[in-house]
Amino acid sequence: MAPPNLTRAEVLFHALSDATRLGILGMLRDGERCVCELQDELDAAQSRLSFHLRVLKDAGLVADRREGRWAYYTIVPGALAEVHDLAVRMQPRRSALPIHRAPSCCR
Amino acid sequence: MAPPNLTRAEVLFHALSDATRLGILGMLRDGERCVCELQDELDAAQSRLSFHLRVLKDAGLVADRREGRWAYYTIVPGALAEVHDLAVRMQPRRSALPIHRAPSCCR
DNA sequence: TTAACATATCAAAAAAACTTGTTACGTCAA
DNA sequence: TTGACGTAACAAGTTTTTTTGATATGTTAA
Repeated sequence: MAPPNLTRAEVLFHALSDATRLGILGMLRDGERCVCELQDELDAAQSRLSFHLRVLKDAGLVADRREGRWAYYTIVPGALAEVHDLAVRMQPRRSALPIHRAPSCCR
Repeated sequence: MAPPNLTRAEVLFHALSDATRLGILGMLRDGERCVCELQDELDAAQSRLSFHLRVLKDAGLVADRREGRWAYYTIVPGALAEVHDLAVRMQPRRSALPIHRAPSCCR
């Protein structure tokens, strides 16, 4: 199939662009949680949660750990650091013209 | 109308989750650009660009300035600072348990 | 064993986002 | 004035994401 070829930035920002996923990350700030806890607190169907956890995991924002029949999820701090860096690198360059450039722009 | 009720984080991250929009922001890092320049360089139909510029503008990530029949767009540095801050605030709390919590979690 | 359970996965339906082509609007040059 | 131009907005069609309701898999308690 044709190349989806998504950039890291696209993947990360997309993973962060959904309320359920932000809710999950919010809970994980306090440490590890198993899926059922997230389910209870976020009031989301199991299947839905599983889907969003996968998006987060595929983006590298969370990691999971299996213990018996439970799955525990945690935040991957490095991924958030990446997001942080992306935001910094998107800032205008120091050399950027502050305003107005002659409208020689078009033709 | 019914409440879209999106959080700031959702809006910002969604605006950043698309290749065309990241391309636009990439160009704007060097300073103001008019739509036609973006169009040429990003090789996107005018209508498409207009759509993405609106998403960025609605998210507060860019601002526009009208001059005659041209529209110039610039990055709003403050919005990227917000993104930056969001990433920082999503990091696990210092008090977060590093690993393992008894599976008292479910019933 | 067997049955209940936690979670993942899949398929179908629903919703949202994006693209494309078209039209509308303001501006400017002739 | 008028006509070409730059841009925004809209509508229809397409693609992508998300939700929902199964079903599948591995695990543990009985």
